[in-house]
Amino acid sequence: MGKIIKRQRVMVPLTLKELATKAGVSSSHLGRIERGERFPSARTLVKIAKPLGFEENELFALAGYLSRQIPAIAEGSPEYSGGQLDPFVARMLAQESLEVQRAVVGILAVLKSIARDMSAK
Amino acid sequence: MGKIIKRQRVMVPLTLKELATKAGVSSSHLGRIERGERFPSARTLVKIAKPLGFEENELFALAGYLSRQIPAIAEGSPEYSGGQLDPFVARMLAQESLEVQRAVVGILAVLKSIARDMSAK
DNA sequence: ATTGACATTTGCCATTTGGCTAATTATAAT
DNA sequence: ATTATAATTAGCCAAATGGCAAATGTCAAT
Repeated sequence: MGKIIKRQRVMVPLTLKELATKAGVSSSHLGRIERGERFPSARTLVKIAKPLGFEENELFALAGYLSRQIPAIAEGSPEYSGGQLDPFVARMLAQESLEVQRAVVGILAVLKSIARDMSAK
Repeated sequence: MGKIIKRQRVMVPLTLKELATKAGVSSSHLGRIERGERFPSARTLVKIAKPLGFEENELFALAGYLSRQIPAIAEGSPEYSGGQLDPFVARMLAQESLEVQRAVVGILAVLKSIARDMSAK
C-alpha cells in the first residue's frame, strides 16, 4: 500500500532508479524505505521530497506518510484521539480550500467502506 | 540563531530535559541536534515538532535544511479558506484515531503531488 | 567564594541508516 | 517459451544516529 511510486509506469512515471538519481539517494535504499524496512533521515526525506513534487511545507505529511504503513483504516485502533483533532492535521487542512476539505472526509468515508468490504472477506 | 530553546529559562520556558520528556527523545541527543553535531531522523524530528507547537518548517530549518521562512500559508489552490477549518470537517476527523488523521493528510499530499505531475504534462 | 540544584555537554557504544554490488524478479520482444 | 533488458530486492558493511551515565557548566542564594 504505502508506496511512493507504484512500479514501472503504472502509477507515476518514476522508477526507483529515476527517483534515486534525481534525489541523490541509492535506489536500494529508496526501495527499503518504500516497503517500510528503513526510516529515512530528515536529510534523505528532504532530498526525495522535491523530485516527488512535495512542497516544503508538505514535508511533514511526507514524513508521516512514509514512516508508517497506512494503519488499519478500517476498524481503527481502539485508542482514539478522544474526539480531538490533531493540531498538525488541523493546520494542514486549514490551508486547503473548503472544497478540498470536504473532499477529504468524503474520500476517507470511501476508504473506510472499502476497508470494511475487504475485511468482510 | 535558530536555537530551539535558549538555555535555562532565558528565552523560552522549556529546557532540554522538558522537551526531551515531552518528545520522548533523550536530552543529550536534542542538545547535539541543536548545535549541529547530529542530524535527526525524520522520526525524531516529528517527535520534537509537536511539543514545540508544530513549527514544523522551522524545525526542518533548524535541523539545517530548508529555507528558514514563515510557512507562507498561500501556495496551491486558488481560493483559500483563509486558514479556516470547516467545523463539519473538523468534527468528522476528530472522531478518527490520530494515525488515521495523519494518514489522511499524507494521502492528500500524495494526491496533490500526482495532480501536479499530471498537469505538468 | 562555596554550595546546592539543575541544565547542558561529552564519552561510550548498541542500533540503524544508507551505499555498493550481486542476486532476483518483472517486462517486453522475439 | 526464450531471451534480452530494465527494475526491485538482498547481503554486506562503513558511517551515522540516539540512549545512558558521567562530567562539566550555570545560576541563585548563602
